[in-house]
Amino acid sequence: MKPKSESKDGKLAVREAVNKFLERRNAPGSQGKKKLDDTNNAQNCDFPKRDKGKYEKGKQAAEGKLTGKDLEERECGRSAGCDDDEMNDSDWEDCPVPSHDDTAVDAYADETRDLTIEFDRVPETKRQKNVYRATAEDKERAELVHKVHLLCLLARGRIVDNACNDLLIQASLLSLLPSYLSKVSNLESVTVRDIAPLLRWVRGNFSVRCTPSSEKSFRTSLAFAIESRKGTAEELGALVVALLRALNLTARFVSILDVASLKPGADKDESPGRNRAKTKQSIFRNSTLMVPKQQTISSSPNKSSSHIKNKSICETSEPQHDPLQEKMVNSSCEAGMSTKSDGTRRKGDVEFEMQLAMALTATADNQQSPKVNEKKKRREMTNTSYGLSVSDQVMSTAIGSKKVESPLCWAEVYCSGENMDGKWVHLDPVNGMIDAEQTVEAAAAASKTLLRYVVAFAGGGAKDVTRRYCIKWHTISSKRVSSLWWDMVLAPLRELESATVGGSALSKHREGYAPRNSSSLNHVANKACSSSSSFGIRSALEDMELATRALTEPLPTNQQAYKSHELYAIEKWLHKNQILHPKGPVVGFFSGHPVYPRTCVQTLRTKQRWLHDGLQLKANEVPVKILKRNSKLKKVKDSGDGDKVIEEGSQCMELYGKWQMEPLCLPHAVNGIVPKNERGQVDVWSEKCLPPGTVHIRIPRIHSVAKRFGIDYAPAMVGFEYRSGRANPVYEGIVVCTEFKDTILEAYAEEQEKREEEERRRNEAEAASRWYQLLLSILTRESLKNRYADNSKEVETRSLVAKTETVAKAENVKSPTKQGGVKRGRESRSEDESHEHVFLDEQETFDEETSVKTKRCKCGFSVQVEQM
DNA sequence: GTGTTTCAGGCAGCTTTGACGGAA
DNA sequence: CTTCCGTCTTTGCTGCCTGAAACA
Repeated sequence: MKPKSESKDGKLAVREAVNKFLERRNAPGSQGKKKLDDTNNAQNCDFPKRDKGKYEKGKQAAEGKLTGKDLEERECGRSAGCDDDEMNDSDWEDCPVPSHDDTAVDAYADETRDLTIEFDRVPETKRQKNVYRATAEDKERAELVHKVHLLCLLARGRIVDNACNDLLIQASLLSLLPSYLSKVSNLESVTVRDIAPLLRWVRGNFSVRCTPSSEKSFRTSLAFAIESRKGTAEELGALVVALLRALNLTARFVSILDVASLKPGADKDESPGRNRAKTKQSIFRNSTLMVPKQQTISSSPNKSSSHIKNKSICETSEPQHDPLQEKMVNSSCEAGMSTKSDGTRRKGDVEFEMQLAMALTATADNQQSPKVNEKKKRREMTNTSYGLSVSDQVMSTAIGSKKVESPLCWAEVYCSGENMDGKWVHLDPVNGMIDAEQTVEAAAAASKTLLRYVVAFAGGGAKDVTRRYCIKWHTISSKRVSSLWWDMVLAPLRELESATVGGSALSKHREGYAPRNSSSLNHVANKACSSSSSFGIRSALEDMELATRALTEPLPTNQQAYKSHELYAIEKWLHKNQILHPKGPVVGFFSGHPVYPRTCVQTLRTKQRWLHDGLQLKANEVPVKILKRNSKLKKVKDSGDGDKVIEEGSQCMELYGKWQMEPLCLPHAVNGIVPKNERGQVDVWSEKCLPPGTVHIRIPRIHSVAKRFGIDYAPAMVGFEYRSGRANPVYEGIVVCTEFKDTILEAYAEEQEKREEEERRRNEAEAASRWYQLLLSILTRESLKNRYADNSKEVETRSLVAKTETVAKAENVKSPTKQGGVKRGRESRSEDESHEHVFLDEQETFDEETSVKTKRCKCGFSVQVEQM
């Protein structure tokens, strides 16, 4: 908004004051919108259009608090005069403003600053929430943060995965593992039943710690976790992966990448941490905290008990040297009972005792005879139920009781004995779940964690396996980053992942790394690296499985989901420019609406718009849809032209589908003549839009070259720019016949060279001229100084200097005298930048005896400058 | 109490082919 | 005289998003 005239400073001040007032009034959290309506004083004020709208609303809410500050501004508005009703947005009009206005206002404001006037009712506008609307910039920023966060989490996953390949970690785990459990590595085809005992063992021997060990490498943390038999969920997940890999099984570390929201402001409500806390509060308000926040999950609904470990309690003491004792102590701490002596036994206490028993049993297992182990093994095998939690009563207490909390990481192991070709099996050590991938989504949903990205890490690579765990894909698809970018990021990682072999890292390191007392390690290393070729097939099979899941998503159970569903659509939610073609097959019904595959939805465009894609309308095709266009602009224009165009004809948009189009067939360039459109130009939306035999040269001012050579050309219109309330075509370069391309480019290069040469010559001439003028003025000054050096004639000298300046000005040389007297060249140089460039290539010599500095420039001129 | 649907309001973004005057 | 270049001025419709209310 620009004022018509800004002749009076006072007017500007008033305008600023009023605008400030409005800004403050409309600012979020301000006390409603107070009416600035002293119509008696209303004169002429201008409000921005939107402010005006808000202002109108504010009128209805005249109640509220007026502070002294407001009064100050109100007074300001009064003195300026404000017309609150019929203000013309575009017009500024003059109004008298006293010169003392500002000071008067300030003085008055000082007096009233602390004055508060209270109204009875709360302003209505206060009740209206400030609707946050993200700007394009906000969205862009949020997307960047989202992407960076994703990359960081990917990197983290790779670190964890790398640590799982660590030889020492694997060997340490193997050394702890009872021998009967390590036999799984000898099995030809592994099934879920074979894996379950391993999980039970892990759960029996390791417990969850709340706080991650800070400032350590993940490998060190993992080693520490083995030592202390206690780790974070992430560490436990990694330990399981390491153990499985040590047993020559193919395993991956899987993690939910719980990234910052893709949409700005969404994290306010979506903050995972906050939500989790909130969920916990609401769901487990009465529970005893037993398992730390981030690691707890309901592994199996029928077994959930509500014991939550207090975070402060679960902070553990230093690990003990005696493993058994250590286990006991740690277990005691886990259950929060180590210091309890009140004698009351709570449910958690019972669990603790069970946990302790389990821990002792697990340790004892290592020393038991093979016969006993065999018995035990068999018992465990039979206890394990397929697809359910492996936890029996004892095991459920080892890590902790379960409740609904988001799972964040787990393991996947490839079971070659499952299905026909084998399958990846979900393995959650924290909750003791195996092959229960279908429960992950529900658990995540219960704790309001979005399953946006579930990524499996192996061999330094990563693979998106979200499809396996997320059944309601439509709920997360809009919350994921563009698949183009995501696929691009994952492409190299996927290759690494699919090429990897579970124990390859081990075999890679085996030769150069042989730790002492590590028979377990050698055992593992010998079995590592069975076949790598099977992994390509395995990966392909998994891809197929995931793709199948993507195509067989169940129909959503709410209408809104069909709006932007990737697979299904209902006619009701189609956009204006969309149509079902072909209209079928119907894949189901929702609330009486037939559901069609999304592939049937075709986007329609105008003929012109299809041209952008290098497509043209086939012959005899009629528009599939005709949309009415209420273009005021067009109406005015049409009526202005005098002819009364039939409204329908001129204001309808004829839309066509892609199936009605064929590749653009433009006339071929003949005899060096470029085929042009009705405007004498070529619309270059893309390379496809170029007539055959022509080429687009995107160089500024190239047309002058073509013209000089008499070569036929057409301006290349590359798009539109919206300025001055209308679309303006944007031209970039020209379109010429291919045969002239080289000629034109050569000529352009020559011309460019000439232009540069000309420019250089002009600069030199300019420099010489300025040097000449400078020297002339210096000489004049020197001669004047010699002649009128006498102080008594100072006045006369001044007048002469003034005359010299006049002459210098007339010669386009700025006066070097600003502080009276004649200045030396050095000073004039620093003061007058217009002269500076002539010294650029100078050589400077200094005579110490005479204190005279001589400057010589390339043009051959030299100047003597006395030192001050 | 929770989830879904509908509706209204507001904003972002797409729309898409001069006229004129001064300088070179 | 012609050509080039910069400036003028700042739309209006549509779809998407959001919150609120009604409803199941």
